[in-house]
Amino acid sequence: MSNLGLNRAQDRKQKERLERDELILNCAQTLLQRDGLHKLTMQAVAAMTEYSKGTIYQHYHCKEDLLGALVARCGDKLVGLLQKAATYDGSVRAKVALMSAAFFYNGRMQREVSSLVAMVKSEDFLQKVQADQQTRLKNIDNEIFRLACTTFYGAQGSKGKLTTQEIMDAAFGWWSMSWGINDVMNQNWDIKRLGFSDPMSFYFRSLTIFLDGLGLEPDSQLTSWNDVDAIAQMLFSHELAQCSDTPN
Amino acid sequence: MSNLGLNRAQDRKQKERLERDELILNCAQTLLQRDGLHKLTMQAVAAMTEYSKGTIYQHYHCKEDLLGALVARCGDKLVGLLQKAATYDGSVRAKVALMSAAFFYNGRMQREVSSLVAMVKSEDFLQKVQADQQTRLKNIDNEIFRLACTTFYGAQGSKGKLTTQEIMDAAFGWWSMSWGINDVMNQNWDIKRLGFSDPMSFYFRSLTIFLDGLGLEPDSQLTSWNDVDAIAQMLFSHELAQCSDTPN
DNA sequence: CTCTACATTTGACGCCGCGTCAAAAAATGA
DNA sequence: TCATTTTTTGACGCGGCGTCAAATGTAGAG
Repeated sequence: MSNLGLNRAQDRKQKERLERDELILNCAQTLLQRDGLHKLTMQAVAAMTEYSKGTIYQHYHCKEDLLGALVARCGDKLVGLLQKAATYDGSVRAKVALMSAAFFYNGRMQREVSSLVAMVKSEDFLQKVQADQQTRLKNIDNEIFRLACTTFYGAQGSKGKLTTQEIMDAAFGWWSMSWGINDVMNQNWDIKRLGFSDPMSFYFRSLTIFLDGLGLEPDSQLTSWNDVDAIAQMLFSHELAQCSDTPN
Repeated sequence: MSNLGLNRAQDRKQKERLERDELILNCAQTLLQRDGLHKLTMQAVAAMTEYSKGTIYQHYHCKEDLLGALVARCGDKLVGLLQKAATYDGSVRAKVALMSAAFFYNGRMQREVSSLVAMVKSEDFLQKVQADQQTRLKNIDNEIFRLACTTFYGAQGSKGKLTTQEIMDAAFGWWSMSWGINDVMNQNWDIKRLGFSDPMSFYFRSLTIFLDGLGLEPDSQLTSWNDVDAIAQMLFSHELAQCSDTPN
């Protein structure tokens, strides 16, 4: 009885702790996106959460740890979107296009966090974050690559089903391509001056070129980015709604 | 006469200033690569150059400015390699493969600097660097894209020469792909666990898939990464020699 | 060679942000 | 109600960034 009460109390504490983890991350992300990295101080996060600095440090051992958690959460969200896309009921081309859209939308919803990924993954930075965060970050890559392989598995190329080698090549190529496009699109690359009035279409067409190279059968339903975008906005409507960020 | 002497003195000063610009960047890069970003302090840079902090600040107005210059220089080096690759006397496939190799080698030679690119390009960061550095950084993107377009211009696709639209799509796709591969390969992505014992080959094959998609005629001389690598090491031997970094 | 005027370099200092920890406050339980 | 344990707090120490008055160096004129 008293034991049960103890457990219940501990459960509640546990839950409160997890909720506060989230609260801190939310505040940090808001500050990051609103004022930029250099204004993101532990003090500011503490003020916004209405806790004191000491309490923040009970959750994240240092600033790097906090940023690592932010990036990890962003990665988890990406994986969530990718999973939705990968299980979409349609052609391989459709799935892959939607997965690319997942990259794009995730990067767009969390521009500032995305731009920290490379920094967080540097060896120097990584050794300051908690060990469990490190494995979390690594699992994200694993999961993305696994999803890509799964998606290409069983796909019909020009000479029958893709071989294991081809599947991995395709997954690797798609992965790096999506990542790069993410950078090019969402970071401060000066793409507008380069004549990309409609960069998403470039996005779609380069992907098409790649999938053509694999010999994937065409999908007559999806002939432009608009087609993909329409589906993506339906599929990701829940996640997109959560983000009040105004696109420019 | 005295006017001439004055000019000569000023020229000398100018030259010394530029030399010191370089010295500072070299020291900063050495510290960055050896000890990581968090150990890269202005004081440490000053100590290494054997000047005082104040003098460093005469060259770079703040730490961001210094890092911006580092990234810009890294970008310039990349453009240099890309230009060499773009003027290589061979098929379009060969040129493109070598240009991709340029990305790869540049990233590899300057891993730590490369991992700062996204951060430096963030709006928040960018507004702290000198205006002329900003335009320098933007011109790098312009130049890379221009080189890519030039390389694809006149290439023979499956249905005759590539159209202007196809050229730009190809350039965009290649660009984002190379950038992404650069990230995937050179940053701390956990690729080794994913079964890429030989990641460069994946690199080459995904590029091949993309170029196949464009319908480019094959190059019988270049059938594996080894072929590309051999040429790249010749072509970039000068730049590669300058970098004493031991590959792992 | 000396003196003056101008240019350059220096490093002590102020400020701010990170991370700590002893003390205060709150929760628990008897 | 009070003792014990847990949690929160924010003042403080430290170190890095960037400044600026003073020191040092340089160049030309007399």
